[in-house]
Amino acid sequence: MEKLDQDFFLEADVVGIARSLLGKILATNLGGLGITKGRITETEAYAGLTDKASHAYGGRRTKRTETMYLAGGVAYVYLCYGMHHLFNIVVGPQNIPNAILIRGIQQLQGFEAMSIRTGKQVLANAVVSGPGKVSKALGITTNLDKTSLLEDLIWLENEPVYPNENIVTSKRVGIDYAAEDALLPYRFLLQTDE
DNA sequence: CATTTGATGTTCT
DNA sequence: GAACATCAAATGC
Repeated sequence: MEKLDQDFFLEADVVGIARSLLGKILATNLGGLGITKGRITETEAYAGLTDKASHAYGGRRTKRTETMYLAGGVAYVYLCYGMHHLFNIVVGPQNIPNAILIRGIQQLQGFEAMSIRTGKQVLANAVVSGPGKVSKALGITTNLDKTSLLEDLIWLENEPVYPNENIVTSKRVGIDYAAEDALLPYRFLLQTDE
């Protein structure tokens, strides 16, 4: 296997990276439950400075969003609605608060660990759709905020980029408050064969 | 079957 | 005090 290196995350083109992340492997080794892996099937780009849907819109800087200003290649994990840990990948150069939310994966490895974490039976190759469920299955919590993706707790493995015909672009969901920015085609999903 | 609602913490007004 | 990048369970047709 070949880990993605930091150069991949330093591009300024968030939307482009969100597109190329589809099909890559997200792996974690947490909580003593062994390695869990999933193929990324759904992403959303958040272009910090210009995007009303982003926590860091207009350069807003808080203790929470601080992570987004780091150079690309670290995890940004935050708590949503008080109970869901959402996993994002910080991209772009330092001080540019760009990030990509992982919304869905296809589970490839570590089904037992995922079953324990979610409290439910996990079927081989099942697709997990929903950012809250992704981090739950992989055991991601806010402890991992600011963790480098180049080490052995959590990392990404390179895979060939998918052909365009297998990729669907769409507007993002759950962010109606962002007005016109909610309509931007910043959401990418992999067409899995049904 | 579609729609509403409860859990719950961090941040911003 | 309100709002929020959510999910699952309960309620209403």
